[in-house]
This record gives sequence, structure tokens and C-alpha cells, in this order.
Amino acid sequence: MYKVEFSENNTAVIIVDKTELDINKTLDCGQAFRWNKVADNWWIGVAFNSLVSLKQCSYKQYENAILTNVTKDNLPKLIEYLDLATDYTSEISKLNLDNYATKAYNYSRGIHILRQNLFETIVTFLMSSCNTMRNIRNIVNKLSERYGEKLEVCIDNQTFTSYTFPTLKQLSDATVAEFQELSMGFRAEYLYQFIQQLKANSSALDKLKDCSYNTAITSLKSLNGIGDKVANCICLFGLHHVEAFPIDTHIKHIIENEYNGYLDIKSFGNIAGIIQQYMFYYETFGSNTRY
DNA sequence: ACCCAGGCCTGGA
DNA sequence: TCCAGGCATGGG
Repeated sequence: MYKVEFSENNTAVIIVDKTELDINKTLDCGQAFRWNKVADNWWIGVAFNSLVSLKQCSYKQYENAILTNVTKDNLPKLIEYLDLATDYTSEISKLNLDNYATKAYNYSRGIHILRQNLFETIVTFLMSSCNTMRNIRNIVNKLSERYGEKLEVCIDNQTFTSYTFPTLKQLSDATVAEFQELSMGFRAEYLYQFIQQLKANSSALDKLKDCSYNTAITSLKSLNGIGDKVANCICLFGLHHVEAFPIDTHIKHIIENEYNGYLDIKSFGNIAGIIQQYMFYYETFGSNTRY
């Protein structure tokens, strides 16, 4: 549950418990790659084509709040982006989680699955195969700097700059060689082909938003560079099909070591993707020495 | 010098 | 159906 107040300068303050929405975990867990941590518990990034500031701290009588630079007109977009209408605590309590999933949840609690732009999500996860989160971040930031539009915002007398994620139109004339200059490597070809397909079929993304999870997976996998894992990431992060369960190297590792090689995701109901994200975060950021 | 990273595609058994 | 090798790039 959450509520919203407005500060003296008419920006929205979201009152929400950190166990329900933790911005550090949510913005750093590997679902979005264009948020920058500018201080402790303070992030700046681009969402719904605006430069957004989110700072989680105490506020007045509240122990936990999220201070934003978002005014009333854009507030619904922010609420939607952060998926605040969903009460994750309540959804999880309906499940009967096994021991490992419980440990992962306890560690990762506060992650929300963002409702990100579909085009941006597809491009981002086309860059993800056989890559590190750091390199993905590098690539999509360079792509935005090169083809997006500059945004500036001033907060607390500090000026922050970023760039919108490029639109299809802004990428429509780019060449494979140009993409390769941004360290995409073999993924440049994937992106180029995706752009060409969209140019030929401009309603493809809208159709994708309307269809079921299974249909979306099939449709996405018909694109060069999208296999099972990337298709599931796009379904989860770009289409908000929270039943999608992407299996990457880390999740494979968990299945081998924690589930003796076989994991039945049925016990995660229709929100397996949320549990997956808890596990991914616990595995990659939890206190093991491999990272 | 090797190994790995939020994999995918192709070719061959 | 499953497996090996190749694919660019950057970091440990």
C-alpha cells in the first residue's frame, strides 16, 4: 500500500514502506540499465521520456518515503512505471514458498517489476546475450547518447544530464557499422535486423502488447537474436507478463545447486517471474564471494 | 594465459 | 532432441 503527498515545490512524495518498494534493489537488480546512483538511496534516470529523480529517505513523520521531482501531471506515469498499484507483499503471502525461495525473498524483498517501455526493453535485452550487466549498461547509455535527445534537470542546485532512449525513427537509418562502434560486437546485427523488421511492420509492437504470454514468446523468438531466455526477459520486463521465468546462467546455477537439477515453477503461481527476480538478485548480489 | 558474462545460431550426431 | 563451436567485447 502507498499514498502520495506533495511537497512545498509541488513534487510528489510517495509514502511507501521499504519492504514493499526498495528503489536501490529495484533499480539495480538487472531489469533496467539506465538508472544512475548519484548518492546513497538517490537515483536519477529516464522513464516515460522524462528525467526522473528518486530519493528514498525519511520524510516528516514517515520513516520511509520516496522524494521525486515528478509533478502532478506525470504522477500517474510514475505510479504505473513503479508498479505501485500491485501490493507485492500481499501477492507473495498467498504463495507457499520453499526454503530457497523464502531465503531469496527475504533478501530481495522490495523489488518491483518495472513497467518499462517495450521498444527499449527489446533493444536492451538484445544486447544482453553473453554479456555482463556492466557492459549492457555501457552499450545502452552510449546508444542513448548517440541517438537520443538530451535532457537536463536541476535538483538541489545540481544539474543532471541524460538522454532519452532512442525511438525507432531515431535508429531507422543507423548502420551495423555504427552500432559496432558502440561495443555491441555481434549483437549489432541483431539490433539492425530488428530495426529493419519494425520499419517494415510498424504495428508489430502494438500487436505484441495485446497477445498472450505464449503467443508473445513465439512471436519474439522469430526474431534473430531472441531465444528462450531473452524472450522471457522481454515478456517479464517489457510486457509485464509476470509468469515469465527467464533462465540465465545464474538461475541455471541455482537450479543445479539448490534444486538438484529440477525446479518446478508451478509453486510460484502466476508470478514466477517475480520470484525469479528475487532469486537472481539474491544469487548475484547476495553475500557470496563470487562477485 | 584462461575464464566468464541475464545467449543465440548453425551444423552434426 | 541434445551438443560443440563460433560469435565481439571487457574484466577478473
